[in-house]
Amino acid sequence: MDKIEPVQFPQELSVGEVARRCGISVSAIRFYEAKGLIASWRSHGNQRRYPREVLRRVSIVKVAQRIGIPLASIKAALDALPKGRTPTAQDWRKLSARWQADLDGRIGRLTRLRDLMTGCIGCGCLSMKDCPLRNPCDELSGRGPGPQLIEPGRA
Amino acid sequence: MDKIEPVQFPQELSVGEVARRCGISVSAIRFYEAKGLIASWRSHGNQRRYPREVLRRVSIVKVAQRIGIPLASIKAALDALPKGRTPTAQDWRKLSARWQADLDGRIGRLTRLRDLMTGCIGCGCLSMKDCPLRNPCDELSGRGPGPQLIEPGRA
DNA sequence: GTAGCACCTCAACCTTACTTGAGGTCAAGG
DNA sequence: CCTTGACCTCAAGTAAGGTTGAGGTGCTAC
Repeated sequence: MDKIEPVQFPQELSVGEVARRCGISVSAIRFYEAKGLIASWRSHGNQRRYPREVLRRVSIVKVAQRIGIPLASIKAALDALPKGRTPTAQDWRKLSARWQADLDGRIGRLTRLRDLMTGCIGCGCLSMKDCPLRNPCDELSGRGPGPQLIEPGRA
Repeated sequence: MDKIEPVQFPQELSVGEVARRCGISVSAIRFYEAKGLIASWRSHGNQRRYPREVLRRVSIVKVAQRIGIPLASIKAALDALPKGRTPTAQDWRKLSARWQADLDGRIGRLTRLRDLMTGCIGCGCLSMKDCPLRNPCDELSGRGPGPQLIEPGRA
């Protein structure tokens, strides 16, 4: 088991390898594990060992995050899979369909907002009673306290 | 509760009035003031008094927030106005045009993501080397411990 | 003259998604 | 033997955008 240690496809990965191959930090990996998004067993020396499937799992997490799904919801979705298994291509189709609806919602809300703004550039009003921009009844307004999802947006 | 307001248009507003009329909490108003987004003077009894223009200003803040602009950037944009004045309709046109670009960018990113997902539902892959979803290079995420080149095999 | 309300300050707390640091273990290499 | 590097744990810190609470003031009303 020493000489034949497969360079290309090790069966189990250390936390550092997962981090490098997923492009995220070691602390983030440990954080995900603490949150129950991924799981590992331990090596003889008490080090984390991950199955190769963790790479797919982390990928799914990252994609969902880009969509704007909070980690807790991602965990819930993953947990809802049969036997808590690592998603197969099939599962991924279901998950992605579900999250795509979320994404569509977000895009829709932002698009409506853009349209409102386009209409409002002409009027420049923000008038109390006239301006639809002012009236957040359009929905969207925050879900409770705490930070809203902030994308890499700067100005 | 139905205290008879001094005529229709009080020239100055208390913090509670601003909160009620903007549909946000008193603590949020104070928070915005602490952050320098709005300003007030004090009444004889040390209570905050706001000019009527604060309503427009808060509206602008809320719209910008819906777009996804962080408060610090909103403050910067407002501060950049001549004399730090409360935005006129003219100013608002400029601000909104600027923020609309942000909004467009955000919508564009999400839309690209959606398209990628649509393509990926068919493939169900998330495959290491094939899947564009996995490679966040699409996004301008060069920040932090960003994504690194993923190579199958030894890196 | 005291209740009640709106207001005041300041500090601490909340959530999300992590990062950072202190202090310790383990295996390999010179 | 000693260092180096990767790993470990647990606590605390960070950022944004506020909220909550304690303790106190001021005005109006009954």
